[in-house]
Amino acid sequence: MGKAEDTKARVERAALTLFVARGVAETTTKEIAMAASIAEGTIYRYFPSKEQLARDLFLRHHRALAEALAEAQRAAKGLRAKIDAIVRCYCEWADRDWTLFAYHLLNQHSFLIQVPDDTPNPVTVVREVIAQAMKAGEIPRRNADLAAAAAIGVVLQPATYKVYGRFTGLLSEHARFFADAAWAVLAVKEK
Amino acid sequence: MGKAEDTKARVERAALTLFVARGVAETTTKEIAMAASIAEGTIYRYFPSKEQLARDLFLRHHRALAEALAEAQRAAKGLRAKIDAIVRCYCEWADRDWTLFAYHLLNQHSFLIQVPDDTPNPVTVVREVIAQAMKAGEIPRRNADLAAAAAIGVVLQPATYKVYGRFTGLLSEHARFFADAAWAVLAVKEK
DNA sequence: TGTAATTGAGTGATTGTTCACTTATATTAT
DNA sequence: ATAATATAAGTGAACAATCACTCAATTACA
Repeated sequence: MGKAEDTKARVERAALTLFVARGVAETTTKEIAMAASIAEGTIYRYFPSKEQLARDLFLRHHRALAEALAEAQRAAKGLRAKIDAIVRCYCEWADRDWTLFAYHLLNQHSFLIQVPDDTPNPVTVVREVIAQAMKAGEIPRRNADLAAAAAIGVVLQPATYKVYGRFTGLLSEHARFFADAAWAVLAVKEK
Repeated sequence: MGKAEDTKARVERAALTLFVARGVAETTTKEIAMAASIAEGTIYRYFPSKEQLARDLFLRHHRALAEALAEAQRAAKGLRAKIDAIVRCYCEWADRDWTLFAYHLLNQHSFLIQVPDDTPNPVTVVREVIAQAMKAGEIPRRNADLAAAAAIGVVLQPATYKVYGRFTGLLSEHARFFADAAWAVLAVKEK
């Protein structure tokens, strides 16, 4: 890694850690600089603004996650296998870089509005898999957005509580349960 | 309602609406005052600071929701009935004052840390119900925090997506599905 | 020696909060 | 009833602190 690249990476990592710990608005550029062991002005060699830095961080992860999930899903055949693959991929992604993951999780509402419609989207990937399975008769037909949201919640809520410090250990350790539970949600029959 | 109480209520409602629309940090006291049709200084007759105003709003709702859920749960016998009661109570609570509900949902991470341990807590209510049911053999035994989180996610994630504008209509319309899905999650068998 | 990288004091705009003062409402005295 | 007085509510300009961002000067390095 070149020196410049190294500095840029240090800025990103410092910002990320502080953003998660104290929130984006509550983190100052001075703090970021201190945490990265550089001067405040150096941030602006690599990022045009604090906001853009925050957005870049979010969008890059958002896209990469969506693509990873799409790839994992594509390799599996049948809904049950696709759920397993998606859940496992998601958990591993979270465990690999927990700070980045937490940042993405806690700041969806700030950035999700600004995401261009054509960018890969983790939720859309899941929604499409579910809509397909409904069409194929693998699970009961119902509002696909609703079903996707409920199934996603089975994984996201435990992840959120882990961010809050309610859990310890890796998310992957529970991947089996998450997949079983998500499947159970989708298989719920209309009465 | 006295004049003072009316003014205080107007400040709270204005703040709430702006906090949800633009975020707490991004909302200025000037904007709150304008939206409430009062002078900026008047805010400080009723609240010591903007932060305290935000915290008050959150905590009051947090406690009230927890107590409502505890009460709803108490009246029902057996896990299945308790889930129905909790989910229904939660959905109605959300539909009754959606702005307040959205505020609570979107700002958990900011305030949950500052909540005193002895205050009624919506999550704890659910967790206790589930732990009891495990003890009684109504559902398989597993980590109660994990099971609670997953079950809660089934409702919270759709609610979150409704805040983002992905859904329209009342949350209560889906209460039946949420309850069925939460039950299905809790009933998942160890393999 | 010349280019790229870094520094950090300085800047201007923003924002939460204060406070001296005005206006409205309630209470008491005549 | 009416005036006099006291209290409560409301105002908005002014203040002090903060913060994102700039830039002239300095350092690293090839």
